[in-house]
Amino acid sequence: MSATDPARVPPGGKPRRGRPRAAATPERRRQIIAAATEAFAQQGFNGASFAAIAERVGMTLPGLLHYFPRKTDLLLAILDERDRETVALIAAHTGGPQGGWAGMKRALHELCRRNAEIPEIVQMFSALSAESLGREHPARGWFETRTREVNAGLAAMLEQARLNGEIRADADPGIIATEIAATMDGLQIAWLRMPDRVDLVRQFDLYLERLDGSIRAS
Amino acid sequence: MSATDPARVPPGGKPRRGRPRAAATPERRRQIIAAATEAFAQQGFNGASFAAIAERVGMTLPGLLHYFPRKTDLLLAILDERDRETVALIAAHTGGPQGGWAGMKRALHELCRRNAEIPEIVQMFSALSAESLGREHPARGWFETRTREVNAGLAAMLEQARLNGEIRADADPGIIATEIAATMDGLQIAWLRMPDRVDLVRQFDLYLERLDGSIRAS
DNA sequence: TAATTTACATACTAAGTGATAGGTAAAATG
DNA sequence: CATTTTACCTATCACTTAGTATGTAAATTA
Repeated sequence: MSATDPARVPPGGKPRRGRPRAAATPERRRQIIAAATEAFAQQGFNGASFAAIAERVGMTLPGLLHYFPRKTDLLLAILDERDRETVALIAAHTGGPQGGWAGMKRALHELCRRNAEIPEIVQMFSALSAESLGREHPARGWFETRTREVNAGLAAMLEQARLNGEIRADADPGIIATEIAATMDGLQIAWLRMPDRVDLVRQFDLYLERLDGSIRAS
Repeated sequence: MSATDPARVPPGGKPRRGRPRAAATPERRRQIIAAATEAFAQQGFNGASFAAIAERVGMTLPGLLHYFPRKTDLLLAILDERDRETVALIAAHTGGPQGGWAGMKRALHELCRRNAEIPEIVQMFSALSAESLGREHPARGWFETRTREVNAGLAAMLEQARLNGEIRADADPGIIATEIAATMDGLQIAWLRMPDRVDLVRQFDLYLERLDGSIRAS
Protein backbone atom coordinates (compact mmCIF):
# COMPACT_ATOMS: atom_id res chain seq x y z
CA MET A 1 0.00 0.00 0.00
CA SER A 2 1.83 3.08 -1.24
CA ALA A 3 1.15 6.79 -0.97
CA THR A 4 -0.37 6.71 -4.42
CA ASP A 5 -2.78 3.96 -3.47
CA PRO A 6 -6.20 5.21 -4.58
CA ALA A 7 -7.57 4.26 -1.21
CA ARG A 8 -5.27 6.81 0.38
CA VAL A 9 -6.67 9.64 -1.67
CA PRO A 10 -9.92 10.82 -0.11
CA PRO A 11 -12.87 11.85 -2.27
CA GLY A 12 -11.77 15.46 -2.17
CA GLY A 13 -8.57 14.52 -3.98
CA LYS A 14 -6.32 16.09 -1.35
CA PRO A 15 -3.62 13.74 -0.08
CA ARG A 16 -3.90 12.96 3.64
CA ARG A 17 -1.20 13.33 6.20
CA GLY A 18 -0.40 11.35 9.31
CA ARG A 19 -0.20 7.69 9.99
CA PRO A 20 -1.87 5.71 7.25
CA ARG A 21 -3.68 2.46 7.73
CA ALA A 22 -0.96 0.25 9.10
CA ALA A 23 -0.06 -2.91 7.24
CA ALA A 24 -1.27 -4.90 10.20
CA THR A 25 -4.78 -3.51 10.06
CA PRO A 26 -6.34 -5.72 7.37
CA GLU A 27 -4.83 -8.68 9.18
CA ARG A 28 -6.43 -7.49 12.40
CA ARG A 29 -9.77 -7.24 10.71
CA ARG A 30 -9.41 -10.78 9.49
CA GLN A 31 -8.53 -11.94 12.99
CA ILE A 32 -11.53 -10.15 14.42
CA ILE A 33 -13.87 -11.60 11.82
CA ALA A 34 -12.51 -15.08 12.43
CA ALA A 35 -12.96 -14.75 16.17
CA ALA A 36 -16.44 -13.29 15.80
CA THR A 37 -17.46 -16.02 13.37
CA GLU A 38 -16.49 -18.63 15.92
CA ALA A 39 -18.25 -16.78 18.74
CA PHE A 40 -21.47 -16.18 16.80
CA ALA A 41 -21.46 -19.78 15.62
CA GLN A 42 -21.21 -21.10 19.16
CA GLN A 43 -23.49 -18.65 20.95
CA GLY A 44 -25.42 -16.68 18.40
CA PHE A 45 -25.39 -12.91 18.12
CA ASN A 46 -27.21 -12.23 21.36
CA GLY A 47 -25.34 -14.88 23.27
CA ALA A 48 -21.82 -13.98 22.21
CA SER A 49 -20.23 -11.10 24.09
CA PHE A 50 -18.47 -8.35 22.25
CA ALA A 51 -15.80 -8.15 24.93
CA ALA A 52 -15.10 -11.87 24.66
CA ILE A 53 -14.51 -11.48 20.94
CA ALA A 54 -12.08 -8.66 21.64
CA GLU A 55 -10.25 -10.76 24.19
CA ARG A 56 -9.95 -13.61 21.73
CA VAL A 57 -7.88 -11.44 19.39
CA GLY A 58 -5.88 -10.07 22.32
CA MET A 59 -7.63 -6.74 22.51
CA THR A 60 -9.79 -4.87 24.94
CA LEU A 61 -13.37 -4.03 24.15
CA PRO A 62 -12.70 -0.38 23.25
CA GLY A 63 -9.92 -1.60 21.00
CA LEU A 64 -12.42 -3.67 19.12
CA LEU A 65 -14.88 -0.79 19.04
CA HIS A 66 -12.22 1.14 17.17
CA TYR A 67 -12.72 -1.28 14.26
CA PHE A 68 -16.45 -1.84 14.60
CA PRO A 69 -18.18 1.00 16.46
CA ARG A 70 -21.13 -1.20 17.36
CA LYS A 71 -21.64 -4.90 17.73
CA THR A 72 -24.17 -4.83 14.92
CA ASP A 73 -21.59 -3.39 12.53
CA LEU A 74 -19.38 -6.41 13.06
CA LEU A 75 -22.30 -8.74 12.51
CA LEU A 76 -23.26 -7.20 9.20
CA ALA A 77 -19.64 -6.96 8.05
CA ILE A 78 -19.21 -10.68 8.60
CA LEU A 79 -22.38 -11.56 6.76
CA ASP A 80 -21.55 -9.33 3.80
CA GLU A 81 -18.02 -10.63 3.48
CA ARG A 82 -19.02 -14.26 3.53
CA ASP A 83 -21.87 -13.70 1.16
CA ARG A 84 -19.62 -12.09 -1.40
CA GLU A 85 -17.36 -15.15 -1.40
CA THR A 86 -20.35 -17.41 -1.89
CA VAL A 87 -21.67 -15.34 -4.78
CA ALA A 88 -18.24 -15.54 -6.41
CA LEU A 89 -18.13 -19.31 -6.01
CA ILE A 90 -21.57 -19.71 -7.52
CA ALA A 91 -20.74 -17.46 -10.43
CA ALA A 92 -17.57 -19.43 -11.08
CA HIS A 93 -19.46 -22.70 -11.53
CA THR A 94 -22.78 -22.03 -13.14
CA GLY A 95 -21.09 -21.68 -16.49
CA GLY A 96 -22.69 -18.28 -16.96
CA PRO A 97 -26.26 -17.53 -17.98
CA GLN A 98 -25.99 -20.26 -20.61
CA GLY A 99 -25.15 -22.88 -18.02
CA GLY A 100 -28.76 -23.92 -17.73
CA TRP A 101 -29.97 -26.66 -15.44
CA ALA A 102 -26.72 -28.57 -15.79
CA GLY A 103 -24.68 -25.54 -14.74
CA MET A 104 -27.01 -24.91 -11.86
CA LYS A 105 -26.65 -28.44 -10.58
CA ARG A 106 -22.89 -28.17 -10.89
CA ALA A 107 -22.80 -24.90 -8.95
CA LEU A 108 -25.05 -26.25 -6.21
CA HIS A 109 -22.88 -29.30 -5.87
CA GLU A 110 -19.73 -27.20 -5.63
CA LEU A 111 -21.30 -24.87 -3.08
CA CYS A 112 -22.20 -27.85 -0.96
CA ARG A 113 -18.74 -29.30 -1.32
CA ARG A 114 -17.11 -26.09 -0.19
CA ASN A 115 -19.50 -25.70 2.73
CA ALA A 116 -18.61 -29.17 3.91
CA GLU A 117 -15.08 -27.88 4.41
CA ILE A 118 -15.98 -24.86 6.53
CA PRO A 119 -18.31 -26.16 9.23
CA GLU A 120 -17.78 -23.27 11.63
CA ILE A 121 -18.87 -20.76 9.01
CA VAL A 122 -21.88 -22.82 8.01
CA GLN A 123 -22.75 -23.08 11.69
CA MET A 124 -22.54 -19.34 12.11
CA PHE A 125 -24.87 -18.85 9.18
CA SER A 126 -27.31 -21.46 10.41
CA ALA A 127 -27.34 -20.05 13.93
CA LEU A 128 -27.75 -16.45 12.82
CA SER A 129 -30.30 -17.35 10.17
CA ALA A 130 -32.62 -18.95 12.71
CA GLU A 131 -31.91 -16.37 15.38
CA SER A 132 -32.73 -13.61 12.91
CA LEU A 133 -36.32 -14.81 12.67
CA GLY A 134 -36.92 -12.82 15.86
CA ARG A 135 -38.74 -9.57 15.20
CA GLU A 136 -36.10 -7.28 16.64
CA HIS A 137 -33.01 -9.05 15.41
CA PRO A 138 -30.43 -6.76 13.81
CA ALA A 139 -29.80 -9.19 10.93
CA ARG A 140 -33.45 -9.82 10.22
CA GLY A 141 -33.55 -7.53 7.22
CA TRP A 142 -30.26 -8.82 5.90
CA PHE A 143 -31.44 -12.42 5.88
CA GLU A 144 -34.78 -11.53 4.41
CA THR A 145 -33.17 -9.66 1.54
CA ARG A 146 -30.66 -12.41 0.95
CA THR A 147 -33.32 -15.11 0.97
CA ARG A 148 -35.34 -13.15 -1.53
CA GLU A 149 -32.34 -12.69 -3.81
CA VAL A 150 -31.19 -16.29 -3.63
CA ASN A 151 -34.68 -17.46 -4.38
CA ALA A 152 -35.13 -15.08 -7.25
CA GLY A 153 -31.80 -16.14 -8.69
CA LEU A 154 -32.55 -19.84 -8.48
CA ALA A 155 -36.04 -19.35 -9.83
CA ALA A 156 -34.76 -17.33 -12.78
CA MET A 157 -32.30 -20.07 -13.72
CA LEU A 158 -35.01 -22.70 -13.44
CA GLU A 159 -37.34 -20.61 -15.56
CA GLN A 160 -34.63 -20.36 -18.18
CA ALA A 161 -34.09 -24.12 -18.05
CA ARG A 162 -37.79 -24.60 -18.47
CA LEU A 163 -37.88 -22.40 -21.54
CA ASN A 164 -34.87 -24.30 -22.87
CA GLY A 165 -36.85 -27.48 -22.49
CA GLU A 166 -34.34 -28.92 -20.02
CA ILE A 167 -36.92 -29.34 -17.30
CA ARG A 168 -40.60 -30.10 -17.49
CA ALA A 169 -43.02 -27.33 -18.35
CA ASP A 170 -45.16 -28.07 -15.29
CA ALA A 171 -42.25 -27.66 -12.86
CA ASP A 172 -42.86 -24.49 -10.83
CA PRO A 173 -39.57 -22.55 -10.62
CA GLY A 174 -40.54 -20.64 -7.46
CA ILE A 175 -41.57 -23.76 -5.59
CA ILE A 176 -38.49 -25.68 -6.63
CA ALA A 177 -36.14 -22.81 -5.85
CA THR A 178 -37.56 -22.53 -2.34
CA GLU A 179 -37.30 -26.26 -1.87
CA ILE A 180 -33.68 -26.45 -2.96
CA ALA A 181 -32.61 -23.62 -0.68
CA ALA A 182 -34.60 -25.01 2.24
CA THR A 183 -33.31 -28.54 1.80
CA MET A 184 -29.74 -27.32 1.65
CA ASP A 185 -30.20 -25.32 4.86
CA GLY A 186 -31.91 -28.19 6.60
CA LEU A 187 -29.28 -30.72 5.57
CA GLN A 188 -26.54 -28.43 6.80
CA ILE A 189 -28.11 -28.30 10.24
CA ALA A 190 -28.52 -32.07 10.29
CA TRP A 191 -24.90 -32.45 9.28
CA LEU A 192 -23.64 -29.96 11.88
CA ARG A 193 -25.57 -31.74 14.59
CA MET A 194 -24.17 -35.17 13.74
CA PRO A 195 -21.19 -34.82 11.44
CA ASP A 196 -20.27 -38.48 11.87
CA ARG A 197 -23.66 -39.75 10.81
CA VAL A 198 -24.57 -37.34 8.01
CA ASP A 199 -22.50 -37.00 4.87
CA LEU A 200 -23.52 -33.56 3.66
CA VAL A 201 -22.28 -33.81 0.10
CA ARG A 202 -23.59 -37.30 -0.54
CA GLN A 203 -26.91 -36.46 1.05
CA PHE A 204 -27.33 -33.33 -1.05
CA ASP A 205 -26.16 -35.03 -4.25
CA LEU A 206 -28.74 -37.77 -3.80
CA TYR A 207 -31.42 -35.17 -3.22
CA LEU A 208 -30.43 -33.27 -6.35
CA GLU A 209 -30.33 -36.47 -8.34
CA ARG A 210 -33.82 -37.41 -7.29
CA LEU A 211 -35.06 -33.89 -7.92
CA ASP A 212 -33.46 -34.02 -11.33
CA GLY A 213 -35.20 -37.29 -12.09
CA SER A 214 -38.57 -35.83 -11.26
CA ILE A 215 -38.37 -32.49 -13.07
CA ARG A 216 -36.15 -33.19 -16.07
CA ALA A 217 -37.98 -33.16 -19.35
CA SER A 218 -38.62 -36.72 -20.51
CA MET B 1 -57.92 -32.66 42.64
CA SER B 2 -59.07 -34.48 45.78
CA ALA B 3 -57.26 -35.79 48.82
CA THR B 4 -57.28 -39.24 47.27
CA ASP B 5 -55.62 -38.01 44.13
CA PRO B 6 -52.67 -40.38 43.56
CA ALA B 7 -50.46 -37.39 42.91
CA ARG B 8 -51.08 -36.26 46.45
CA VAL B 9 -49.72 -39.46 47.94
CA PRO B 10 -45.93 -39.31 48.01
CA PRO B 11 -43.83 -42.37 47.20
CA GLY B 12 -43.62 -43.28 50.86
CA GLY B 13 -47.37 -43.75 50.95
CA LYS B 14 -47.86 -41.37 53.87
CA PRO B 15 -50.49 -38.70 53.22
CA ARG B 16 -49.12 -35.14 53.26
CA ARG B 17 -50.41 -32.23 55.23
CA GLY B 18 -50.49 -28.55 54.45
CA ARG B 19 -51.53 -26.59 51.44
CA PRO B 20 -51.76 -28.81 48.39
CA ARG B 21 -51.04 -27.74 44.88
CA ALA B 22 -53.57 -24.97 44.30
CA ALA B 23 -56.00 -25.30 41.42
CA ALA B 24 -54.35 -22.30 39.82
CA THR B 25 -50.94 -23.92 39.62
CA PRO B 26 -51.27 -25.96 36.43
CA GLU B 27 -52.75 -22.89 34.80
CA ARG B 28 -49.76 -20.85 35.95
CA ARG B 29 -47.42 -23.39 34.47
CA ARG B 30 -49.24 -23.12 31.18
CA GLN B 31 -48.97 -19.35 31.28
CA ILE B 32 -45.27 -19.54 32.01
CA ILE B 33 -44.65 -21.99 29.21
CA ALA B 34 -46.61 -19.86 26.78
CA ALA B 35 -44.66 -16.75 27.75
CA ALA B 36 -41.33 -18.55 27.59
CA THR B 37 -42.16 -20.07 24.22
CA GLU B 38 -42.78 -16.60 22.85
CA ALA B 39 -39.60 -15.22 24.45
CA PHE B 40 -37.37 -18.07 23.28
CA ALA B 41 -38.87 -17.86 19.79
CA GLN B 42 -38.09 -14.16 19.51
CA GLN B 43 -34.69 -14.07 21.22
CA GLY B 44 -33.44 -17.57 21.64
CA PHE B 45 -32.49 -19.14 24.95
CA ASN B 46 -29.43 -17.01 25.54
CA GLY B 47 -31.09 -13.84 24.38
CA ALA B 48 -34.32 -14.12 26.32
CA SER B 49 -34.21 -12.97 29.92
CA PHE B 50 -35.65 -15.10 32.64
CA ALA B 51 -36.90 -12.05 34.52
CA ALA B 52 -38.70 -10.77 31.42
CA ILE B 53 -40.54 -14.08 31.14
CA ALA B 54 -41.58 -13.76 34.77
CA GLU B 55 -42.82 -10.25 34.21
CA ARG B 56 -44.85 -11.36 31.22
CA VAL B 57 -46.93 -13.65 33.42
CA GLY B 58 -47.18 -10.93 36.10
CA MET B 59 -44.63 -12.44 38.44
CA THR B 60 -41.26 -11.52 39.83
CA LEU B 61 -38.18 -13.51 38.97
CA PRO B 62 -38.08 -15.40 42.29
CA GLY B 63 -41.73 -16.23 41.76
CA LEU B 64 -40.82 -17.87 38.50
CA LEU B 65 -37.87 -19.62 40.10
CA HIS B 66 -40.36 -21.23 42.44
CA TYR B 67 -41.73 -23.13 39.44
CA PHE B 68 -38.48 -23.65 37.54
CA PRO B 69 -35.41 -23.44 39.79
CA ARG B 70 -33.13 -22.68 36.85
CA LYS B 71 -33.62 -21.22 33.43
CA THR B 72 -32.48 -24.48 31.88
CA ASP B 73 -35.25 -26.39 33.66
CA LEU B 74 -37.84 -24.24 31.96
CA LEU B 75 -36.19 -24.76 28.60
CA LEU B 76 -36.18 -28.52 28.87
CA ALA B 77 -39.71 -28.59 30.26
CA ILE B 78 -40.97 -26.70 27.22
CA LEU B 79 -39.16 -28.94 24.78
CA ASP B 80 -40.39 -32.11 26.44
CA GLU B 81 -43.97 -30.94 26.61
CA ARG B 82 -44.13 -29.91 22.98
CA ASP B 83 -42.41 -33.02 21.83
CA ARG B 84 -44.91 -35.23 23.59
CA GLU B 85 -47.75 -33.52 21.75
CA THR B 86 -46.00 -34.02 18.46
CA VAL B 87 -45.39 -37.69 19.12
CA ALA B 88 -49.07 -38.09 19.93
CA LEU B 89 -50.10 -36.38 16.71
CA ILE B 90 -47.80 -38.58 14.66
CA ALA B 91 -49.02 -41.73 16.36
CA ALA B 92 -52.60 -40.71 15.69
CA HIS B 93 -52.09 -40.49 11.94
CA THR B 94 -49.63 -43.13 10.87
CA GLY B 95 -52.34 -45.75 11.12
CA GLY B 96 -50.13 -47.82 13.41
CA PRO B 97 -47.18 -50.01 12.46
CA GLN B 98 -49.24 -51.33 9.54
CA GLY B 99 -49.70 -47.85 8.11
CA GLY B 100 -46.73 -48.27 5.82
CA TRP B 101 -45.58 -45.62 3.41
CA ALA B 102 -49.10 -44.33 2.90
CA GLY B 103 -49.60 -43.88 6.64
CA MET B 104 -46.24 -42.20 6.93
CA LYS B 105 -47.07 -39.70 4.21
CA ARG B 106 -50.41 -38.99 5.86
CA ALA B 107 -48.78 -38.38 9.24
CA LEU B 108 -46.12 -36.11 7.76
CA HIS B 109 -48.76 -34.11 5.97
CA GLU B 110 -50.82 -33.74 9.13
CA LEU B 111 -47.78 -32.73 11.16
CA CYS B 112 -47.01 -30.05 8.62
CA ARG B 113 -50.60 -28.88 8.62
CA ARG B 114 -50.66 -28.51 12.36
CA ASN B 115 -47.31 -26.75 12.42
CA ALA B 116 -48.62 -24.21 9.93
CA GLU B 117 -51.15 -23.22 12.58
CA ILE B 118 -48.66 -22.64 15.39
CA PRO B 119 -45.93 -20.44 13.93
CA GLU B 120 -44.63 -19.16 17.23
CA ILE B 121 -43.99 -22.68 18.46
CA VAL B 122 -42.33 -23.71 15.22
CA GLN B 123 -40.22 -20.59 15.46
CA MET B 124 -39.15 -21.45 18.99
CA PHE B 125 -38.13 -24.91 17.84
CA SER B 126 -36.27 -23.59 14.84
CA ALA B 127 -34.46 -20.96 16.87
CA LEU B 128 -33.50 -23.33 19.66
CA SER B 129 -32.56 -26.10 17.28
CA ALA B 130 -30.00 -23.95 15.50
CA GLU B 131 -28.83 -22.26 18.69
CA SER B 132 -28.30 -25.66 20.26
CA LEU B 133 -25.59 -26.48 17.73
CA GLY B 134 -23.27 -24.51 20.01
CA ARG B 135 -20.98 -26.76 22.02
CA GLU B 136 -22.06 -25.52 25.42
CA HIS B 137 -25.75 -25.10 24.77
CA PRO B 138 -27.97 -26.61 27.48
CA ALA B 139 -30.35 -28.13 24.92
CA ARG B 140 -27.63 -29.60 22.75
CA GLY B 141 -28.06 -33.10 24.10
CA TRP B 142 -31.81 -32.88 23.94
CA PHE B 143 -31.83 -31.97 20.26
CA GLU B 144 -29.24 -34.56 19.41
CA THR B 145 -31.24 -37.32 21.08
CA ARG B 146 -34.44 -36.15 19.48
CA THR B 147 -32.88 -35.96 16.03
CA ARG B 148 -31.54 -39.46 16.43
CA GLU B 149 -34.93 -40.79 17.52
CA VAL B 150 -36.90 -39.04 14.80
CA ASN B 151 -34.47 -40.30 12.21
CA ALA B 152 -34.51 -43.83 13.51
CA GLY B 153 -38.31 -43.79 13.57
CA LEU B 154 -38.64 -42.52 10.01
CA ALA B 155 -35.97 -44.90 8.76
CA ALA B 156 -37.67 -47.87 10.42
CA MET B 157 -40.97 -47.05 8.73
CA LEU B 158 -39.25 -46.66 5.39
CA GLU B 159 -37.46 -49.95 5.85
CA GLN B 160 -40.79 -51.60 6.58
CA ALA B 161 -42.28 -50.00 3.47
CA ARG B 162 -39.36 -51.29 1.47
CA LEU B 163 -39.84 -54.82 2.73
CA ASN B 164 -43.54 -54.49 1.92
CA GLY B 165 -42.60 -53.60 -1.60
CA GLU B 166 -44.21 -50.18 -1.34
CA ILE B 167 -41.01 -48.35 -2.14
CA ARG B 168 -38.10 -49.29 -4.31
CA ALA B 169 -35.51 -51.72 -2.99
CA ASP B 170 -32.66 -49.35 -3.80
CA ALA B 171 -34.12 -46.48 -1.75
CA ASP B 172 -31.89 -45.94 1.29
CA PRO B 173 -34.11 -45.50 4.36
CA GLY B 174 -31.48 -43.63 6.38
CA ILE B 175 -30.75 -41.15 3.62
CA ILE B 176 -34.39 -40.52 2.88
CA ALA B 177 -35.31 -40.18 6.55
CA THR B 178 -32.61 -37.55 7.03
CA GLU B 179 -33.73 -35.75 3.90
CA ILE B 180 -37.37 -35.62 4.90
CA ALA B 181 -36.60 -34.25 8.36
CA ALA B 182 -34.12 -31.73 7.00
CA THR B 183 -36.42 -30.52 4.25
CA MET B 184 -39.25 -30.05 6.71
CA ASP B 185 -37.02 -28.04 9.04
CA GLY B 186 -35.66 -25.96 6.19
CA LEU B 187 -39.08 -25.25 4.74
CA GLN B 188 -40.33 -24.17 8.13
CA ILE B 189 -37.59 -21.59 8.40
CA ALA B 190 -38.28 -20.35 4.88
CA TRP B 191 -41.95 -20.08 5.74
CA LEU B 192 -41.32 -18.27 9.03
CA ARG B 193 -39.08 -15.78 7.29
CA MET B 194 -41.60 -14.94 4.60
CA PRO B 195 -45.02 -16.26 5.55
CA ASP B 196 -46.69 -14.34 2.76
CA ARG B 197 -44.52 -15.81 0.05
CA VAL B 198 -44.14 -19.40 1.21
CA ASP B 199 -47.08 -21.74 1.65
CA LEU B 200 -45.68 -24.30 4.03
CA VAL B 201 -48.23 -27.03 3.52
CA ARG B 202 -48.33 -26.75 -0.26
CA GLN B 203 -44.57 -26.60 -0.47
CA PHE B 204 -44.14 -29.68 1.69
CA ASP B 205 -46.91 -31.59 -0.08
CA LEU B 206 -45.26 -30.98 -3.42
CA TYR B 207 -41.95 -32.15 -2.04
CA LEU B 208 -43.50 -35.32 -0.66
CA GLU B 209 -45.29 -35.95 -3.91
CA ARG B 210 -42.08 -35.68 -5.88
CA LEU B 211 -40.23 -37.84 -3.37
CA ASP B 212 -43.03 -40.37 -3.62
CA GLY B 213 -42.74 -40.41 -7.39
CA SER B 214 -39.06 -41.14 -7.24
CA ILE B 215 -38.99 -43.86 -4.59
CA ARG B 216 -42.30 -45.67 -5.01
CA ALA B 217 -41.98 -49.15 -6.45
CA SER B 218 -42.89 -49.12 -10.11
C1' DT C 1 -57.28 -24.09 66.07
C1' DA C 2 -52.50 -25.35 65.30
C1' DA C 3 -49.30 -27.20 62.14
C1' DT C 4 -47.75 -27.36 57.74
C1' DT C 5 -46.92 -26.31 53.11
C1' DT C 6 -47.50 -23.42 49.02
C1' DA C 7 -46.96 -19.58 46.22
C1' DC C 8 -45.37 -16.12 45.85
C1' DA C 9 -42.71 -11.10 47.13
C1' DT C 10 -38.81 -7.91 48.76
C1' DA C 11 -34.21 -7.14 48.88
C1' DC C 12 -29.83 -8.26 47.48
C1' DT C 13 -25.42 -9.96 45.11
C1' DA C 14 -21.85 -10.84 41.97
C1' DA C 15 -20.90 -10.90 37.49
C1' DG C 16 -21.56 -9.41 33.09
C1' DT C 17 -23.52 -6.14 29.13
C1' DG C 18 -22.56 -2.75 25.27
C1' DA C 19 -20.93 1.68 25.04
C1' DT C 20 -18.47 6.31 26.27
C1' DA C 21 -14.69 9.62 27.68
C1' DG C 22 -10.36 10.64 27.45
C1' DG C 23 -5.67 9.57 26.96
C1' DT C 24 -1.14 7.91 24.84
C1' DA C 25 2.58 6.03 22.14
C1' DA C 26 3.97 4.98 17.63
C1' DA C 27 4.05 5.73 12.88
C1' DA C 28 3.97 8.27 8.76
C1' DT C 29 4.15 12.70 6.33
C1' DG C 30 5.42 17.54 5.20
C1' DC D 1 11.38 17.93 13.66
C1' DA D 2 6.51 19.09 14.06
C1' DT D 3 2.11 17.63 12.80
C1' DT D 4 -1.28 14.55 12.20
C1' DT D 5 -3.48 10.33 12.42
C1' DT D 6 -3.84 5.57 13.96
C1' DA D 7 -4.45 2.00 16.99
C1' DC D 8 -5.12 1.07 20.64
C1' DC D 9 -5.65 1.33 26.41
C1' DT D 10 -7.56 2.61 31.22
C1' DA D 11 -11.36 3.92 33.67
C1' DT D 12 -15.95 4.33 34.04
C1' DC D 13 -21.05 4.20 33.14
C1' DA D 14 -25.73 2.83 33.51
C1' DC D 15 -28.03 -1.50 32.97
C1' DT D 16 -29.15 -6.24 32.88
C1' DT D 17 -28.16 -10.96 34.03
C1' DA D 18 -29.22 -15.45 36.62
C1' DG D 19 -29.56 -16.69 41.08
C1' DT D 20 -29.91 -16.47 46.57
C1' DA D 21 -31.60 -15.42 51.23
C1' DT D 22 -35.36 -14.52 53.69
C1' DG D 23 -39.97 -13.58 54.75
C1' DT D 24 -45.07 -13.98 54.71
C1' DA D 25 -50.00 -14.47 53.81
C1' DA D 26 -53.12 -17.84 52.39
C1' DA D 27 -54.68 -22.40 51.95
C1' DT D 28 -55.27 -26.81 53.67
C1' DT D 29 -55.39 -30.58 56.91
C1' DA D 30 -54.85 -33.02 61.48
